[in-house]
Amino acid sequence: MNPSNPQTHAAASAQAPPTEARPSNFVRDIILADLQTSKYGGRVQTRFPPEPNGYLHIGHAKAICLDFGLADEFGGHTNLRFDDTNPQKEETEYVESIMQDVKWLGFHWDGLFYASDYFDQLYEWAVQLIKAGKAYVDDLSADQIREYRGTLTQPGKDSPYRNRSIEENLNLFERMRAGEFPDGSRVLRAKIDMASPNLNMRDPVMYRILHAEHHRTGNKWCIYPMYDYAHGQSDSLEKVTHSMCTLEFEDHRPLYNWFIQQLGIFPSQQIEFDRLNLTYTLLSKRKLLQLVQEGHVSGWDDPRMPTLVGIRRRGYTPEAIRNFCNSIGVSKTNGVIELAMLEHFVREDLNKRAPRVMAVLRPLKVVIDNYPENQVEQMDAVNNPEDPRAGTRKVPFSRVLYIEQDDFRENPPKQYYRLSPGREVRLRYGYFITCANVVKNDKGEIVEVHCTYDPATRGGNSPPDGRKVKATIHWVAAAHAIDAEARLYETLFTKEDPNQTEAGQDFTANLNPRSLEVIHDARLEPSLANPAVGERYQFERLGYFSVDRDSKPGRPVFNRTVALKDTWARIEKGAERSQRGKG
RNA sequence: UGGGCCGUCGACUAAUGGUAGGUCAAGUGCCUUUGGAGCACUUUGUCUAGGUUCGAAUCCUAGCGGCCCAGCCA
Repeated sequence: MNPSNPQTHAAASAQAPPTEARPSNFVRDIILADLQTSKYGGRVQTRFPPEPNGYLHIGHAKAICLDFGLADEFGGHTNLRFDDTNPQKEETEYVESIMQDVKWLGFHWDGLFYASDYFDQLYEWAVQLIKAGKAYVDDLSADQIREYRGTLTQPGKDSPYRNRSIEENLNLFERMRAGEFPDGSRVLRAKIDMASPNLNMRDPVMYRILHAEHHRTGNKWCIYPMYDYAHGQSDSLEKVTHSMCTLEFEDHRPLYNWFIQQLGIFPSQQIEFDRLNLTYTLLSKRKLLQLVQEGHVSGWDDPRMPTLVGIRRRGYTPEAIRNFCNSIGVSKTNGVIELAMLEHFVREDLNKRAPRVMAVLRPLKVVIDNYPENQVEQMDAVNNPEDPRAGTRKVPFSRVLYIEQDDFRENPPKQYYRLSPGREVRLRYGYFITCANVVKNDKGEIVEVHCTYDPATRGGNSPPDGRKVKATIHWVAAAHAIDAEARLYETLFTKEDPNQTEAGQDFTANLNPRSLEVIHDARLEPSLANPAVGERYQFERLGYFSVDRDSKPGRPVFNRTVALKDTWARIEKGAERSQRGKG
């Protein structure tokens, strides 16, 4: 693609496969306009700037798709830049995981940078601002600075140190850097306007003293730049043309521009868009950290977590996440996306690629009385009806089988057309069977269902007499079954908005006690004896499952990524509702 | 009650003064060896009130509602 030709976007859009749709949005419109006016010489340069203080989550995925997607669409470039200006919170471990997550999502950065790469340059520029009378060293304490800042409705007042001489400021700032002063004793501030209605412009702090070891610069520095002083200048140094960030930074844009103007450096432009919000989901690093630290989840990669490592372990694909991000749009509205939207995109992707297998989560023993005692037949099963190239496999059939407990009802309700006494159903790829009677234990629970089969329906085909059956159910041959563990998930929180709590409670009050259900005695068809970790399957009629790293040889562990859409469940729920309505 | 931003179907998002469209959700039907998938159809929307205009979701004015900002966090 020719980056100087704004026309190329049309061709790029046309060539993009439908699954990677690139819808229009206001950021894209700004870029389009800038290309038209050649504001940056037809260049598009973006950056994804995470702070390495935690794991990336689905909200970051939206930003990543925007930053990388837009640059890519216009033949531009995207840097990965770690915003590592606070050594007290940042660690190399997070740097590693962030790089892995970005790669896993399918993106490739052009430059790999760190804000800490620019510490020398930032320091020189600070000196330049001091010399221009635009910055000063303040001896006020943090508390005093807060007092002097004023309030939302009242202007602040000048610090008594605001009008120090340039020489004194230069001397003090140099000594701050040299380590002569303790943490918190002084800061460097921009000299702007203590009466500004925008609090960010009331002489913001540029540097603070922090005698802390930095994950990259070690002990070279004991003063560190603040976000506002570092971010725009980093963008400028990288010649970033379009610097996208979330809405809460709108108030910072005047400051972003102020530093760039005072310094007379490359004019990057900041564009703010809406942060992703998802129902039943928390997307705040601080709160996710709390969930991990208080043990509400097993770790950052617990499959219930919205972190990229979590949803990856859950079985989500990068394609599904990208399609989701590209479909939800980008705007400045504060909205909440329904979780169902995300789930739709995993189903859509997995439906096309996941091989189908048969697995029984809650086994109920079925004996086919008229089937030969020791006979085993190898039945042909289609691996993926959506993809003929996936071929077929053999599944053993015999006299004793397991079916799903849900697929049998002694007293079937209306509209239930699975197995029940006297009723005939199809065993998928097996035979038609008819329920003859049930065996109960002392407690009256059904422990065994006895059936007869029709040999004329081998493979599950309709018999010559044209008899039809209303239900097809899945099964596993008892003698050949693989024992497995299955982990089923519900939302981590019971409320659409987990932050909506009674007074005195925090979001943990909304934790869903049923968010994890472990099934210890699932039975799988024999092809699933030793599946590869991370492999994804559709358990027919149940959902998409992926192989967890906790799997042991001969005993796989599966995470349910998402259930299949379940029409019967909806009917049953509706029936319950109308029942309650009557009562 | 200072400043900034935002209000379009239940949710998200298009329409850039000229037919309010798409996706998800919900519902109906068809089809089906997954009550899956697919296909077809349907319901519901421009925050309010004025104004400008041949014509307003779009422009203007005034209300109303929501979000963000008083870290030496990012």
